[in-house]
Amino acid sequence: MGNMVLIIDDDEKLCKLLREYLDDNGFKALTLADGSGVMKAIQEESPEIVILDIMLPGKDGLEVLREIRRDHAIPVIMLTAKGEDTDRIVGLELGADDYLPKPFNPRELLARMKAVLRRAVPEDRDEAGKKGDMLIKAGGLTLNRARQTILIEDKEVELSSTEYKILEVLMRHPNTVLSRDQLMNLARGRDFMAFDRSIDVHISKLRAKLESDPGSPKKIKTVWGTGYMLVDTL
Amino acid sequence: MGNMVLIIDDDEKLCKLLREYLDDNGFKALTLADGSGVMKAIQEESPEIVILDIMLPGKDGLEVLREIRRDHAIPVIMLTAKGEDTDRIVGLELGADDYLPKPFNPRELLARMKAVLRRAVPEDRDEAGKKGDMLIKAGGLTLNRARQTILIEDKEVELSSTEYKILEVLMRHPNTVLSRDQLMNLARGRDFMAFDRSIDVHISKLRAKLESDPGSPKKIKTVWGTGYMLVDTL
DNA sequence: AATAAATGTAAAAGAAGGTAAAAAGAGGTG
DNA sequence: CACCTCTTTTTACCTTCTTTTACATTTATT
Repeated sequence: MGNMVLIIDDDEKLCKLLREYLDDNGFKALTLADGSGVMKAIQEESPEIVILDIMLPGKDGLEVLREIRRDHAIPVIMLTAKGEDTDRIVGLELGADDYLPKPFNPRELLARMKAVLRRAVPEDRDEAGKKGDMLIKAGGLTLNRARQTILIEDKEVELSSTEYKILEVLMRHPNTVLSRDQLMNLARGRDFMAFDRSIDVHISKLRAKLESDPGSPKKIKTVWGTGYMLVDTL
Repeated sequence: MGNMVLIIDDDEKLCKLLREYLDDNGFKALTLADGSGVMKAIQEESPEIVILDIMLPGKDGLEVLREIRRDHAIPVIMLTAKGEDTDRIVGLELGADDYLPKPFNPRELLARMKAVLRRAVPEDRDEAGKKGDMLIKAGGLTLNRARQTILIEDKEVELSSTEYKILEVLMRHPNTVLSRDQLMNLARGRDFMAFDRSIDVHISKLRAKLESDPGSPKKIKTVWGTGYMLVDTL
């Protein structure tokens, strides 16, 4: 009755290693060498989380992710080869919940799996089925999707649609630097242009609403030259 | 005395599978291979819910849905073939209560059936009401189709037909943002034009009728730049 | 330290939404 | 058909939200 993990990677040795390591740590691992049987496996085995290599023979990982996301809100961690521009990858297809550059220490993977699973309120199938979770928790904040508000120390603060969207993206990827480009794409569905400062302004307003001292923000950090990051210390 | 489900699908194997699965889960399933006998079956068997494949031999599923909707408010879940643009389908023919892309996990279907049934309450049959008719419940509201009214905390409020239609569409898809375009198409059957404000006006009137504080609406939310959403927190 | 690039944010400008009221339709009724 | 009533759409103005602008401040580089 260990939690089921679905691993998709064409590196046999890695798969074997991971299967053993995860087995020892209370997970039951199912491995696939390519993306062809993923949907079937998810349907039949209902894993709790998917570990997906970006580089795959045949259909590549992003394509597989896209397929998964059409039907499932299941947590997905992407494995990226060293050297690829991971930010870019995350930006392009941020349906993933986390990513991990290869090579990595299995312990690191396990830690991220646990982190992702902790955030993933069990997808209450009975309820909000296709729309995913109603509440997202991270960084001491609780987002209420239905009401477009945040709960911060039991106080409910109203957010505008864009503020909400940006914060949701940040909270879905805590401790991950997101570029303005990514934020603009994910929150507003349009391209970020040079000299576009609107993300900065929204961040400024968010800080005013949710930081106790907006002058030295503790929750939404600026990563100079790169973007913003929501800090989630556990 | 299990609840009766009417399944219309030409895939025999799928029908058999579903019949068995639903049987095991407290439903009694009746299956039809095409749309020809649907109206008769609804009248004679009074199922609680209909599962309807879009792709059918002869009359297609949308046509069948239209027929059903002429006489019944019975909950309907549509099955759509993989690859079709489900959003589009939902947008075009939103008389359905939910849709599910094939292939699907029977468990997922069951979950959605339960979710839809939770929103549907059997209509008071004291009056010569046709069987199979349901009231829709969501967001603390109960729609009465036969009387074109809404029950809000035991008070019955009258709605104009457009108000009713818009609210019905919103309530059939709670916690889903619907664009003005969709609302206009579904409620009035015509295209939404730029600078058209009539949906906004109807929403405003609905809020005046059903929100305790129309100034800060809790039930019908505006999603800026996108559309409106009925909030249903359970 | 000086310079250039990036970020913070107030305030102006622009775009979208709320709603009262006028105008335009759609049925009834005599 | 003229008249009245009820509904829907359009108009007009106001409010709210987003983006742009402008300038101050911070950070990195030389």
